Amino acid sequence: MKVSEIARQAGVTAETVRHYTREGLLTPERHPENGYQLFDQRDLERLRFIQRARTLGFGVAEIRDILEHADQGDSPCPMVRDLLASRLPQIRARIAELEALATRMEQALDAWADMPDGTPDGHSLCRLIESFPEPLNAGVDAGEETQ
Amino acid sequence: MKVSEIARQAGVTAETVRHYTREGLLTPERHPENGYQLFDQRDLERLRFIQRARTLGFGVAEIRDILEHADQGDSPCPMVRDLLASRLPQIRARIAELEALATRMEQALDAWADMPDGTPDGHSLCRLIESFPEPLNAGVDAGEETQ
DNA sequence: CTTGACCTATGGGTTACCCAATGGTTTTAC
DNA sequence: GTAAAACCATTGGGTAACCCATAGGTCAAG
Repeated sequence: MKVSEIARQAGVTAETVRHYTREGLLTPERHPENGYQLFDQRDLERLRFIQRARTLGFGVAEIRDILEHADQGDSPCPMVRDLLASRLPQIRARIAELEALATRMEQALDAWADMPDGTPDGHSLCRLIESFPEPLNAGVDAGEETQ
Repeated sequence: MKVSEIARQAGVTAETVRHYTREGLLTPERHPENGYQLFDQRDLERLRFIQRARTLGFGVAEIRDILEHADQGDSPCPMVRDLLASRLPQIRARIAELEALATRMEQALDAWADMPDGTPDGHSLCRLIESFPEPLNAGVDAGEETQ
């Protein structure tokens, strides 16, 4: 099987397959004459495994580690459990960040609904944006020190 | 004001200030003898403006456009409204993606709670991951074509 | 034997910075 | 007065997971 064939069967692009190969997740044979990458059924299973792992949020480097463990006969499962368990709260935190951002955006659009646009002058660039509070961690004035 | 002074007053790193300067968001004077960047009060206001815009989800390139409009005396406000309004659904979509990911992760951890780890063999790399469904768009077998 | 489809490798782009290295400058302290 | 500390500049590389363009070799069909 050549690169675009395995890619088609797994539903990814040939570039993605090449990428995984470059990163060491797949190790296809090489046709001795033309240098083409030759994949077999095992590579296809491996690629489908990679996809499952990607949908669970694993990164490519992590999947490489998982595969290397498995290739050495070690069970990667404990690592898999740990990675997932430690990643989950990070995802939740990222969601919370984005929720907060979306809320700020909505509040902004809401507050701007009946504000005029206004032309920039020496002090104002865009009143819409300036009407919003500064980030909390900003504005440490001379002499003050937080902590 | 030199770079680390303005950075301190705005609560960002000097690197960030240099980054914005490289990207054209800030245009400090240069000390004619030593080449140091010299910022004034206007630059500080501008930097604080940038921070507000960043917390509203604007990208650096977008903020550069906004600032350029304002610098030419045009009101950037319509652009600002449009950008925010069009970005918001993207953020919501991203949140939905991450929610789905978090749900998959939780379901996985849940389902794995009473699964043994198992050792890799010729067919299985990690049953935990393999117990999960393949992505929907994958597995287009020879002969089939979606659409 | 010539298309057109496919393959290879390399290098650059994406986002918003962070960090290291190298070397010049200023400030501070002794 | 000078040496060390602190600060400045520029350059280049790293981050995540690919995508895309380029240039050039290969293969199957007509």
